[in-house]
Amino acid sequence: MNSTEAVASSATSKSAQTRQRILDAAAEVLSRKGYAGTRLSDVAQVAGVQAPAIYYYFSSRDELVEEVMWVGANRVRLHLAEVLAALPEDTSCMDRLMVAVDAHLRFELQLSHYATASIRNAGHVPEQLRIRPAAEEALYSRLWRELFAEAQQAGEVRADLDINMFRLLLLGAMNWVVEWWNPRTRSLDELVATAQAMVRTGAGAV
Amino acid sequence: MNSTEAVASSATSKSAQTRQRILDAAAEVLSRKGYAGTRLSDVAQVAGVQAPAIYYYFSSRDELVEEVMWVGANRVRLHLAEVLAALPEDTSCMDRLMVAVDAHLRFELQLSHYATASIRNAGHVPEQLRIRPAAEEALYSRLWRELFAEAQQAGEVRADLDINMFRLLLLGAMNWVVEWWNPRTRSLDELVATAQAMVRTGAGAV
DNA sequence: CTGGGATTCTAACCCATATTAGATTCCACC
DNA sequence: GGTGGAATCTAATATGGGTTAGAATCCCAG
Repeated sequence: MNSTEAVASSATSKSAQTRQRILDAAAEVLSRKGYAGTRLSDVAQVAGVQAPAIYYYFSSRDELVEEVMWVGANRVRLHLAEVLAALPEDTSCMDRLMVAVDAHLRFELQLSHYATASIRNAGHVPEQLRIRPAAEEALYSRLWRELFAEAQQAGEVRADLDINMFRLLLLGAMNWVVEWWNPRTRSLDELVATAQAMVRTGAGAV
Repeated sequence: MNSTEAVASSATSKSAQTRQRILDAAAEVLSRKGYAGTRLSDVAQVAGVQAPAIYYYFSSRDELVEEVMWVGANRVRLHLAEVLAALPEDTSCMDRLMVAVDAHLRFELQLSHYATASIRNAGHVPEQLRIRPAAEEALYSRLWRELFAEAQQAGEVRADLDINMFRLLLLGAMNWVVEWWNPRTRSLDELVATAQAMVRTGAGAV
């Protein structure tokens, strides 16, 4: 095995898998219990290791938390970018917004504890842990700003609407869902449809 | 001074004032730093006492936090109820909703650190601290449910809209504002107007 | 004044949890 | 099958911050 192969295979080596298990466990616990309620012992238990083993992969609890937050913000952004890129060229601006709402909600509620952890704890972790995740969130915001700006320029969003504030309110509505969502009692399709209605007939030109 | 007077004046006695200062300080720090970031020493400093003095009025940090959360939820509810009760009898359902949006946002952003503390930390404090505040929040939710239900019955909200989900999304949008609001760079009037637009032309019948 | 409860302080304590030390096990390769 | 580094464990340590003890101070009633 040469060094190139070593690097390539390292992604699935036992070591890398353990690191991944720990990171996944941290994301799950953080999304469920929040920053204040997350013990390293909880994370270790979910990951199936003893707490000190975490220090073989992360230099501190905060570094672990920071990485979860960054991965969460990063994945949400990449997911949305991917979904938007896959749309036909002639998709209308409003339809793009609808797809974005759909993608954001389904990703945060179904696909990623990282996203949930990132959203719930963004405002609750120490300042220094927010720097790298905040950069990702800024890029994510830019995607949404562009969607709204283009929709407004195309006349598909009312010209007199403050799209910056509307965007912040909409993302807030969708982010807050993690605080009350219960997959057993609510339909995700219904949620997506309602959120889309909030935008379409809320921001759409008559 | 008889005992009745003693009780009456106790509300403004030095002792009661100190207790109030501590509670106010806790609300302020909690709203700014969140549950995880709130040290008793921070609260004490803001209140102008030493940390152990807090224990003369509250039996533990968690009891102090719980009281802040309850007061926050309680005040928001009473404020909205009051504002709604003051409206003319013939106010339309949609106008009542607009007033409610206005009241919620202005109260949480201008009038009450308690409200902000309550909103930001509801999902981040230990389970046992949520019981009493949750009861208040349930009553608050009921106010909003009634507003939406009446508006839908009156035909001022589209019949096919899932008003429960819409309400949760709307309250989420407004609650999340505390995560990004900066009074120096944004206009509160503009915010209120945008949130109202989100409801009116979003949920309103055409 | 002054005595005594109310209030607040200083100094200590404790305890949960993050972190480190050092021993041990695992495992790929010779 | 031995050997050396990687990975993980057990046991101990460190420390921030909530909490308690007991002394000091305040302040009003008599």
